[in-house]
Amino acid sequence: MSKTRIQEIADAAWDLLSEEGVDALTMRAIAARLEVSAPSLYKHVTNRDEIVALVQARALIEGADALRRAMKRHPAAPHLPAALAYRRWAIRNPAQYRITNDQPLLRDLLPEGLEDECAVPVMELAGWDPDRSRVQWATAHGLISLEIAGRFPSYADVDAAWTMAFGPKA
Amino acid sequence: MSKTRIQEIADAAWDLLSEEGVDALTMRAIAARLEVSAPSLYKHVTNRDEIVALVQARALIEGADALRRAMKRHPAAPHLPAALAYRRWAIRNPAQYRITNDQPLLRDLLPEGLEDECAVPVMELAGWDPDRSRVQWATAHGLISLEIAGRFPSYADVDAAWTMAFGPKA
DNA sequence: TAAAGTGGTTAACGGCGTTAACCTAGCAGT
DNA sequence: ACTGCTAGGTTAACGCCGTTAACCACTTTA
Repeated sequence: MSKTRIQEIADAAWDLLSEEGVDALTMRAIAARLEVSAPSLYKHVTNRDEIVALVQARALIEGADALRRAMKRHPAAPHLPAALAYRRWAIRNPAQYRITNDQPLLRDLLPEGLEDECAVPVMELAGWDPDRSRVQWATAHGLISLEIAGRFPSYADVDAAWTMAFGPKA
Repeated sequence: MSKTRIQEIADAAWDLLSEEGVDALTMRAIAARLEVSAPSLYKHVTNRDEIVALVQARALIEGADALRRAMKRHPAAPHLPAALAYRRWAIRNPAQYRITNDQPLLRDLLPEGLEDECAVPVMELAGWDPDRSRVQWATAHGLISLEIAGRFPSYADVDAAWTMAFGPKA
């Protein structure tokens, strides 16, 4: 079974974000990547937001997967490895991270239940304490967001900050 | 001494962000607010980024001021009041917060030393421990960013999360 | 075999940041 | 008092953006 056209669009958008960043995600650029004219994208998608939502969905899934894999690999003390795995995924996909987490999610266009599903590993890590899970999520998101935005000075020991936030004695 | 034109531009941009959000900050809209045509802005400013930088500078200053005032008001236990004051400022100025903190700072266009200056209160709160200050900053930023982006469910007790993160026993 | 649907095309619209070219009022210097 | 510069406006236009309209060819279906 070959890739559906909408999947090709989603992949082109994803690759464009990887290679050229947030501002390069234009309808015309996506279309060019598929060697097609921009208006023809609208035969498969109602508007640009729908493409952004496809990216957001994939980013949510990949982030949650990174968390789950790290938790499985380090069942005894999962906090720091999971946090660092999440960070690593985000730093490797900064444009996707920003498009997913630095602006409102396009909830209406996301698969039903996906958002909750992806929150599960975070809640599990926080011992199912909702306040704790929100604080830990926010800390990780804040560290990533500031790192991606270049807000830490070059001499900053960002690893040390992560260890302080999620390490054994935290 | 009356307001310089560049100050009027900065104020118009600020008000536009307050009233209509991030996407409304266009050269044409700023110009319209001053009852002037868009190209004439370029007599005072080299490009749009320079206006964004003026907004970022003011946002950095106002955020740091909010912190400092709260610290002065609660010298004994400043952490939670300072954090909540910062949150309150951000939630009241979400567009300015996002333009300043969810994308790279336009450092070249910012007043020399401003960024460091505005980091001082955070470092002071963290007892001048750089790692600790980064974690606390990130936690506050993460909570605010997620709240502004609407990522917490409506039933979430965000105050409780702030108390857990910055409260007495934290 | 005709009709309908699928997935392309080009042209165009209005909005964006920005540039070029032009104009006018006020001020400075001789 | 005239000249010329400058400060700060103007309109027209360019190339990019998302998006729509109109059209067309091929394939599937009735």
